This record gives sequence, structure tokens and C-alpha cells, in this order.
Amino acid sequence: MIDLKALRKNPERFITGAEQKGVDVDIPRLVELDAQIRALKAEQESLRAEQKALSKKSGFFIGDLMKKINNPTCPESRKAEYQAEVKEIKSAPAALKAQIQQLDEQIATIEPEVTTIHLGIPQPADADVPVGKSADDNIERSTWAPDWWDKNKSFQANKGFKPRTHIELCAMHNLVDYPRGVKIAGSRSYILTGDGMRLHQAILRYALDTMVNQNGFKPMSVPVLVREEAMIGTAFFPGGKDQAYEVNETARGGGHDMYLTGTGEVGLMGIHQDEILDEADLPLKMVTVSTCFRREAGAAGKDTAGLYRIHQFDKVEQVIIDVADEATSRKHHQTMMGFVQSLLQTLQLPHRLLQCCTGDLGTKNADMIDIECWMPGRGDEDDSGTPTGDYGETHSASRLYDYQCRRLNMRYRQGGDAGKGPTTICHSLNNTVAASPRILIPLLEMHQNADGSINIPVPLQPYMNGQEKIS
RNA sequence: GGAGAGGUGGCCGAGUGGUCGAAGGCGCGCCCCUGCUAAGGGCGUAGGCGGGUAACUGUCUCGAGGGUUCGAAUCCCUUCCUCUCCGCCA
Repeated sequence: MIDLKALRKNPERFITGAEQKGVDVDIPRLVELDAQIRALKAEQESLRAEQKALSKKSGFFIGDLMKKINNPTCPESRKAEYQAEVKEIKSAPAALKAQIQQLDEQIATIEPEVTTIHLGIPQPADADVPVGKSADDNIERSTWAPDWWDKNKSFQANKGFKPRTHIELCAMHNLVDYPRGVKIAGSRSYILTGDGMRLHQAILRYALDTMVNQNGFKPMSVPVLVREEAMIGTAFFPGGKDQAYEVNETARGGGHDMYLTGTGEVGLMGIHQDEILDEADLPLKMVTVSTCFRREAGAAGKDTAGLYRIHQFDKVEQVIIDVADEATSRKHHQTMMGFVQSLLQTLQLPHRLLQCCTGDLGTKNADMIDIECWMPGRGDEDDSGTPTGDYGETHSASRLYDYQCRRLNMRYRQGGDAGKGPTTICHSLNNTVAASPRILIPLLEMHQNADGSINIPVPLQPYMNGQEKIS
């Protein structure tokens, strides 16, 4: 959610920002309605002030008269007299009341539209984010590959044999059971079996442990079934509503519909919703591992085979909540990406950093860097029917300034809730640490041997009881 | 699922229709007093929105939403949440 004060001051900035992100939102309309609503409220407030003053002045008189009237010993003739007096005293505030109510109605007709437009305005991208329409306009910033891999050569040229896709490798070693997954849960479902499940757990645990033990993040277990407020607060709703599974509890008499989260970010960011944090406690660095649910609406037919695009997966997610300072936010962004890069390096996975263009940022981000791993089984096939490989997104690092925390009403100041001085809305960032089973794709494909066996990267071996190979 | 109790400021806790944004206590901050640690005294201590360069000021908020009333923390309705007991249960 953007700052309305900032909008009043400089609507052009937000209009341009929305255009660059390809978001259709009527900002001039909001500016107009905002002015209207403020004028109405100002008028209403002055009426209220008058009403209150009158009420304070006459309250005791009325109370006193009412007591006399209600007294059984009061003669009827006096009662009528008192009643007339009460009626007169009441007439002035009563008239104000009607006016106030009328203004209330006017405000109520405008307010929903204001809220709808307000929530729909995207955070303008930072000036250094390239302007573009779609993922095609994203820009590669850097690449990394282990010594034994030359990214300019084919898989065969690098390793001396043709690659099997992760689908073939999974079938070969019984790592995944797709048909039974589909039987249970429908398309895009799967069952990790045996070493598949072990490897999945190993990478998650390795990622979590690294963040906690080496990088100082606090591990959290958070709800994945949440209220709509949490989805709106974290800015996934209203825009992404069709991407989330809905648990329709109201239809069966429950209090609230619930939603399954598509990322642990929702739970982590929701923790301190509506709180005033102590500046001394910042930054908050938290990590969670959670199951993520995504409907993948609109992706029909895309990446249907394998583990790439699925409805349910597990993800280790990192977030940082800190003071409202651009330089600090930018620094955190780099640091968080650094954690991912070194993780991928220890796993010997070639990858690149991709600067997302304005059109690919999503509404809430001022900046977003995707990290993509090289997946030999993706991409076009050559003449012999062998895939030529391609990068596939495995991580996404977002920088949001105060856009998300404003919605969450998450603030900080000296001394926290009981402290003094002005409150400031926090800045937030989030970044994938590892999402599995998608990360298994490059892991299996890059570490396969000519005979189809798969080397388990050294850091994961302790999590697999010392096992070095899947064969 | 059944029965009951309750939601007030950072915390505890008063307040059942009128000057209550809310007594009192704790905590916290500043100051004073006091020659050791301790104790005492004074003042100050909610957030949002709007207006003002500012001092300041208007308004809203006592779980949430709605209603009654000239006036609601206080009355009515709805709802959410928490706690206790029973049942069930990973």
C-alpha cells in the first residue's frame, strides 16, 4: 500500500510507476475522491466538535431533568414542563446529528472505491530498475559456475555424455511417483519416494541450518492456513487471489474463510502485524520452512511434466524487517542474495542473477532479483532430441521498502510499543533460500553421471546418513 | 462438539448512560531530594486521521462490526478471539 500523502504530493510518480509495471489503475480518480472525502470529513469533524460541546454543556441539565421526570412523586403538571425544557435543549444537538449522519452516508459511498484503488496501486519501481514489459525484458546481472563447468559449452561437452532430464533420473531411481500423486490429488501432484524424499528433506534442512547457524536468522514455524487479512496485509491479495487455495469455512458455518499460503513470507511477515517494534530490536531476521500451495491458475499446459510447476512444495524462506532507510534495505538485499549464492555454490549449481524489469516485479516490489539455476533438461532440443538446457527460476529476492509493512501496520520507534517519539513504518525484504522439490531439478541433472547415478553434493551427505551417491 | 467465564492504555486493574481517552498501581522517561546498594518526592508517559512553520488544536479508537440515545467503555444485536471444565484427538 502506498502512502496517500506521497500520492497527494506527487501523483505523477505513481501514475508512471503503474504504467511501467503495466498495472491499470485509475490514480487521478483516487486523487479526486481523496480530496472529496477529506473535505467531507473536515466538515463532519467540525460538526461533531460542535455537537460534543453542546452535549457537554447541556448534558447535566438533561440528566437532571430526566431524573425529575422519572421521579414518581413528580406531579404531572411539572413533568410536562420539564419535558418541554428537555425537548428544547435537545433540539440543537439533534439537528447536528442529522447533518453528521448525512455526511456519514456520503463518505460511505466513496470510501470503498478509495480503498479499492488505493490497494491496487503498485509500488513504483526504483529508478535503477530497467523498464520493460515482461520477463523477456529482464537483464542478466551475473553468472556463476563451478570450475568443472563451462557455461558456454553443452552438457555433453562439459561432462562427456548426454544429459538425462530429472524426469528420467527420477524414474530410473524411483525418486518420484507421479501417477499415484495424481490419483490422490490430481494434476501437478506427486509423491516423493525413498531417496527422493530424503534428498528433499536434506536440502531443506541444510538450507534452514545454514541460515540459522551461520547467518544468524531466527527459525520460525508459522501458519500456512491463514485469514484473508494476512493475505491482504502481505499484499498477495487482492491481486493474487486466484493463485491461492481457499478454504471456504463460511459456507459450512465457520467464522472465516481461510487461505493456504503460497509462501512462508505470509506467516513470517504476519507475526508482527499491528505492532510497534522497538528500534533496538531491528533488524529482525527470520527464516521458516513451510509447505507452499499454489493454484497455478492460468498456467494450464505450461511445464506440466516433472517437478517444475506443482501445486504443493516446501520452501525455506528468509525475511528481514528493518528501519525505513533505503541504503539499509539495499544492503540487506545484497546480503540476502549473498546467502543464496553461497548456498548454491556449496551445492555446485551454476546459476545467474536476473534483474527483473518493471513489468515483471509484481505490485509490491520496488526491486526484484530472480536467481535462476541451470537446468540441463530444460530448453529446446537439439537435432538428436537432447535438451540444450536453460536457466529456470529457483529463487526470488524482493525489496519492498514500506509497501508491505504499511499494509501490515508494522512500525517501529525508540523503546517500542511503550516508547516515545514518532513511529515509522518498517521496511521489509524477502528471499527464497531453497524451494524443493524444484531445486532437485538442477541438483539431480547437474550431478548425474554417465551411468545415471547421481552424486550427492558434499554438504547434503550428512543429512542423508553419509550417503554419497544415488545409484 | 457440549457447558461456563471473559476481552479496557506497554502491563495489571477500576469504571454500568453524561465534563472518561478513561481512576489507581506497575513499568518507562525527565527532574528533585538523599554522601555508599536502598528509599522518597514532583512532572510526564497510546495510536490513527485532519488543520497549523510551530506551540498547539479538531476528531476517531475501551476486541471488531452494527444499533438505541441529545450523549455509550457502560444498554441492545451480530461476530471474532481468549480462558476453564467435559468429550475427541496428532
